[in-house]
Amino acid sequence: MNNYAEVCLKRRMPKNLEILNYQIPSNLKDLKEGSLVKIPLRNSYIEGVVMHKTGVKPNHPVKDIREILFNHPVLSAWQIKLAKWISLYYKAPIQKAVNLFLPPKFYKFEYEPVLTKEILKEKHILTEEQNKAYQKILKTNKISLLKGITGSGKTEIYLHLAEKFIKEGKQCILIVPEISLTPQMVEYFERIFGKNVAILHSRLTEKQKSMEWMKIFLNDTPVIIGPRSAIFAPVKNPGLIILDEEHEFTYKQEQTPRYNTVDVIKKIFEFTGVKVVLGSATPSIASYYDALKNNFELVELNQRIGGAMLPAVTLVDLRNEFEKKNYSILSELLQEKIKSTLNSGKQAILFLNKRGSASAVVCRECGYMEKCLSCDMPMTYHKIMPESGIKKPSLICHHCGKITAPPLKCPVCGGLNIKYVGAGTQKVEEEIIKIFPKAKVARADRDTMSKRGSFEKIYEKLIKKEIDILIGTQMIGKGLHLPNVNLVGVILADIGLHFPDFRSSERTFQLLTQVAGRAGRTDIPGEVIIQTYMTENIAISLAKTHDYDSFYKYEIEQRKSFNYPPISKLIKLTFVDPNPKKALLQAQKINNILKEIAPHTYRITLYPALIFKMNNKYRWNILIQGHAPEEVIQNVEIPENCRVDVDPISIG
DNA sequence: TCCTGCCGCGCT
DNA sequence: GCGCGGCAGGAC
Repeated sequence: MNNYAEVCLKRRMPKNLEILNYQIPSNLKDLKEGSLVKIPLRNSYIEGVVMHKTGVKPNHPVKDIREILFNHPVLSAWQIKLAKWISLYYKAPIQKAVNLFLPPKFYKFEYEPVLTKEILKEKHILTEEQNKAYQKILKTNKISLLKGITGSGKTEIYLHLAEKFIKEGKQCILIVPEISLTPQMVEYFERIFGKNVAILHSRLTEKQKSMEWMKIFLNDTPVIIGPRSAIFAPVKNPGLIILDEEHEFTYKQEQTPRYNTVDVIKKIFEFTGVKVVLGSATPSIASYYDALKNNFELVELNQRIGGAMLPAVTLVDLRNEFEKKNYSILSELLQEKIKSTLNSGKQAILFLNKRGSASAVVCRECGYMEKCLSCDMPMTYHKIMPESGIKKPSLICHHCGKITAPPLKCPVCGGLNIKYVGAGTQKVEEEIIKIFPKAKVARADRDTMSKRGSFEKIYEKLIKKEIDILIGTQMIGKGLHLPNVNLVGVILADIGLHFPDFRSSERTFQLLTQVAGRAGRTDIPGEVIIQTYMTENIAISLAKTHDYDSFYKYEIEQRKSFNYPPISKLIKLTFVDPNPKKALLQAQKINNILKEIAPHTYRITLYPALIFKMNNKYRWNILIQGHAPEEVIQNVEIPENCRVDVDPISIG
């Protein structure tokens, strides 16, 4: 009989001791795999999860399991499988993979169910287009990619799907990029499903997180809305998983286990056959590639609800402004439009993309940007780094590591106004206050939004018209429905493109398209002004016409010619050490080994990390690029201070 | 990773 | 004689 259990300990343990063997005493014979148990370790008792039952007696003495902590296993069979896959694929300790599914602390209490039988209240009727999409999603036995332009009513489809599965007694998980940025989504679901909705926030305290987990676990809450970690909620009977804004980069976890939510969901689909919908107005290049290869069912919504128009987008060429001797951050056109918006009692959103504060080199006269010839990446300006042999200010390619001298004049037009773009964009607020002293101005970015609920406050103020001009970073580009916003201005669309990464074009296109979608969502068509030095750039010019398909066609060709995902796969190794020479030496050693063993179809590059010095530690990257990079590193001994990132979201 | 046990030092 | 800090080694 299966008298022995492999138990994954909840407490942090060294490598190879994360899973320990215990004997199942006769009074606990009905123990199931996935159960939470109390087990002896040394001279105390700790918690663990039974990963496997076996009849094979270990060849060393084992202790008895002391107690089973809940009637029902805390991990079902597919969740155990998923934890093992995450650990293996993302090279993470099994313990950390298992802990994704567990609360910080277990509370033993009888929870009072709050489920109401009449869960369904007023609900809109689907339009013909929405209904077609809904039916298609129900019919397919593949994952659906719901590609719907901004304002086409994806949420309505989510609600109808959720209703259907709840009526069948199944549970639904809705994943959003960040709860605080999607107050309306939560509102819709709560209005319809009332107390049957559990809302998980990433900002809950440990105790709050644990209590929410316990509620879902004991109560089988039908609807769970949360950030990426909600995918690990303790659902016993999942029927539907919706990933909203599937293109968002926040769906990649940036700590071990460095999982990608989309890929985790693909695995859940494989293991359980659960209905999956990935929704976006601007799908990731990877997901659209999957859809065109027929791995996903492509479901499209091309009409805005109520026949609203997509806003007209105007590009402002900042090179002309420079010529006109307008040295302000705001172009003449944008200033004019803000003025008329304020005069008509409407609101304006000014968007500044702070990401990529790395300094790229741009000519203010002709817009030329210095790029690495072999990688097509922007060269990044660095001050002296004596620790790593860079004794003069230099341009570095953060992909292949090539170093060049910064140009004194523009190699294209000969202009002397070379600018290191990146810092100082916070000036926008000051400048706005200077030009429009009477306007009520608010700012929304990481600095002003750190407090809990601060985003909701700004949202409320906008609705109550207590704000005339909102200045913010990408966080205001998310799915807000703001009926009174008439004008959206993008201060400098290029900043994202200066970020040395193969996804910077994708990111910029998505951002601009999403932000543009904020304007004019009612009967009055809104207006969007995009300021740029690169009017001819594909990501910018195609965002102007909301032309996703053309952008995809262009971008996938780029990926093909430089062998980037989704054509290839990447693994990024980051070597971290307080001693810059040691970090580099270790990286070089592994780099040499990899170059020796990898087939010639792989590209292996060594380069300084974009943020080279962080927390007084120096960082070097190795990028392995090819068909199956995990096979290349399979038998390579990775040192302790090297972090492995499978399918990294950026290469920096 | 973290607990425990052991050793040595310093103070009483 | 004892208390504590530092360090090494093992955990089912």
